[in-house]
Amino acid sequence: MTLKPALRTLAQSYTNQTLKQYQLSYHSKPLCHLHAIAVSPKSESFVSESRKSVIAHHLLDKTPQRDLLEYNHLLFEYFRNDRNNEAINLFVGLWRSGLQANGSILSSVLKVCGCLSDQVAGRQLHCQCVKSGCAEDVSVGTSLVDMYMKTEGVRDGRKVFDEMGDRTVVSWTSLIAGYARNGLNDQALELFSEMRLQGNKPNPHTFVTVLGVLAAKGMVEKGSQVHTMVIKNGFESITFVCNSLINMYLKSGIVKDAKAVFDCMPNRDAVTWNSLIAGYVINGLDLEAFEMFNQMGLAGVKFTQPIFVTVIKLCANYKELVFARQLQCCVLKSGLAFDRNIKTALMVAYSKCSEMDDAYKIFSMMQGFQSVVTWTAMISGYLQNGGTEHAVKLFCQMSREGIKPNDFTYSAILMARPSFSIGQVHAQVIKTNYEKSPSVGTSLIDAYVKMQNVHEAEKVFHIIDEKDIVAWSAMLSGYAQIGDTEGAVKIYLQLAREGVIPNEFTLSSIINACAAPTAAVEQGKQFHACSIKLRLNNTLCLSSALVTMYAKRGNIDSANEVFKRQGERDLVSWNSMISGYAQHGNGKKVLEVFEDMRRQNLEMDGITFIIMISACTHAGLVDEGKKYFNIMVQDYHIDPTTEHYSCMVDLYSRAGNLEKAMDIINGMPFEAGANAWRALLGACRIHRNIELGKLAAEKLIALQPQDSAAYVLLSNIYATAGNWQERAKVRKLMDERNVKKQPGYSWIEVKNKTYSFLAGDLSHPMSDLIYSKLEELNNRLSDMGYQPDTNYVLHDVEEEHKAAFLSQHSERLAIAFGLIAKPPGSTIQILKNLRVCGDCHTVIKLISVIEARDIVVRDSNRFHHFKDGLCSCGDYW
DNA sequence: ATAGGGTTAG
Repeated sequence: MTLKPALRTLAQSYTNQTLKQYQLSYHSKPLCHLHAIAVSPKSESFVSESRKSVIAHHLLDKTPQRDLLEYNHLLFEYFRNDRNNEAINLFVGLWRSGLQANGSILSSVLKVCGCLSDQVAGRQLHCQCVKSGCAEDVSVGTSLVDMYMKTEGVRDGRKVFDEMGDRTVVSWTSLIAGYARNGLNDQALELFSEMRLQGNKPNPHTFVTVLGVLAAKGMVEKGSQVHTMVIKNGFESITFVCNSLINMYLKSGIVKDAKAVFDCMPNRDAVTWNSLIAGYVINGLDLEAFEMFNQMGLAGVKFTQPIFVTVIKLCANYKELVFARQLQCCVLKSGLAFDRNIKTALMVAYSKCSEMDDAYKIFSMMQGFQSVVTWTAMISGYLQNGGTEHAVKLFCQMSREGIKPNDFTYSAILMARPSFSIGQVHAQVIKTNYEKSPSVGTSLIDAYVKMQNVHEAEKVFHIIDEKDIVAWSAMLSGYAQIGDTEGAVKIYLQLAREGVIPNEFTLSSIINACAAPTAAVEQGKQFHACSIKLRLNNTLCLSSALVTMYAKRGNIDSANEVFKRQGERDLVSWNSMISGYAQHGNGKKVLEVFEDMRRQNLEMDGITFIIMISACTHAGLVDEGKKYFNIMVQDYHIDPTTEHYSCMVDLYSRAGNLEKAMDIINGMPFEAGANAWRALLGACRIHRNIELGKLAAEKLIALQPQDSAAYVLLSNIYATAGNWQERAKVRKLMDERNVKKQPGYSWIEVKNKTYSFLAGDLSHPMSDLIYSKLEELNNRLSDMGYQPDTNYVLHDVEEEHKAAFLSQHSERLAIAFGLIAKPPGSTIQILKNLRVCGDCHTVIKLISVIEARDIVVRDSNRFHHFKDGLCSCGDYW
């Protein structure tokens, strides 16, 4: 029964008064129309739902005796329009009236029970069917199968099916569909074969069901076979069959075939377009999806709810604010303005575009109809836009209104640190039984890692029930962040053993872990190989991670190889490459890459300029550094942050222009942070400015009382000036505050084994040889006229001893060992956790001449390539 | 319809 526009007028003008008139002539046409209104789908909202139910009740209660046919008709209409509860009520009415339900009625009610997942009612009906003898009826049998399959009664459904004397295609299809909806895809496919073996011809619905199974399993080959069958059976022009074909091809990644089906269709409906658009999105063809949406509009097809949801989500991903607003207008015109899913999607889109007022407007208009989903959407919207306070307020308000947070809410709210303590949220998570949820667990892992508490993160990780790839990746990234290569590799091996397939995020984390100074170079290469095998090496995030890994592990050429091979690059790729060259002190290449970016009009960000300015700092190019700061502000309209000002302080400080550095500190629009003072302090030590050094140290110590660097630098300043009294005071302060100086370590890798050295270390089995090698070197150094620069010794001892202290710095021990253990002529690679001291820097330059060796030292800041008595850092570091 | 993991700097 379709509703004609004229009927709308009737419905709108309908009053109880008019109903009374119609009641008099029950069999007259208008009353049939009222039936139609009462059972009409909810989307046809020109009559309100409450009014429809008034009409329905009226019809039920006040109309004279009805016969089975009428009941049957009304029941079917209710069922068809998803009005299951009304259908049940009607059936109860029938039962009360003493009429004996026939097969068709029982069949309809069984279908309703299936939809309501009410097996208990279904079983009672089953008994009634048996008693009344209807169970023999094919349509009743089929409905019984359907009911059991929809109410978790797979076995019972199968039993009914097996015992059916007569079966139709519909019976077969119901069973196949039942298996499919219970995730038993293999059984569904088996049954499909069996059905055909027994000579049953599938109908269009059978094909739809089977294609759905094949789509879920991504079985394209079988899928195209079924496509052939569809054609043989002459169903290739049926719209809903084609829709399933399109869906199957797109879910299996065969975009071309899906488009071919689409192009050949004589009639397309909204589902067709939706399948294509949503399928394009699944396959990452976002722009094509936008284009098809456009064409759908041109084709004059009415947009439906799922289409809007899909396209609005696309807008969210692309921050397409203008388009999102246009879509909101379309939604209004389409009469879908009350749809909660669309509204939520719009809220998210506005949040992603940082239009929080618009998002909140939609949210507040939903008052009374909000659910945990809409609350969570709003809360995470604020969190992603830095509105932590709003988010926290909403979270509390939500609890006050009696809406319980779910796993989505908890994983979102864990970003609201430190407004919520992790401990509190963690406790709530445990109480509400969400601790096993992968998404909540992953957020907890991340939160603990960011607090440097990897131990707690590990505990959370072990509790997660079914660890998905995101959870594994989060744990890996935790180890990467603390530089624990071994821990990361262990986790990677574990996930590989469990058959989990890594994605680009997983691999970029493990590669990042291999960029740690202590990792063996070979390890990173192995994971590079893994990523090639998985064909992920060209993904954006992974190739950036590779560039960084190779650069940090000393292999700038491999880093450049990866960079050159990239088919697609983003800002991060370029930044990674520039920063690699900057760390290696290759100023020429830094400029080259930067100019490349500029010529191509590529986007640059604050990080690009931090790299550029600090590259200038290390090359002693003060004017150039200043130039880049100006380019950033004037040409690229990037607001300088505290970090940029700190870089400028560093630029002037290292060049010895301490006054200018102080000018920057005094002139910047923020309070100077720890980095600025630390830069100034370091320069004060080199340029021996005690007064300014004292000031910088005091500021730095006030900002970071537990950071040993400030104390050590200050004590170095006093030591350089020979002021041992003041120096002792600093040491005492460190003891009082329990601040520990970070010991200096150096590492060298020989034959895939890493050896570590402390200053004055005697633990190496070859110590004797190492120290005699050092002595030999020292003799040759004095022959060359080298004088130790004892300013770098921190103890109050005789000059002679000071020299001894210097010659036993950890990097020298490592180099001596390298000279002994590595074949002549090979490059010696050293890692150091602290900065190289000035004296060692001089000595290593000389050693590179004496021993005719290339020596590469990676200290806490950068690379030093020593060759022929020179260093790549140009003595700025 | 809502959520969690990754790559760049000092």
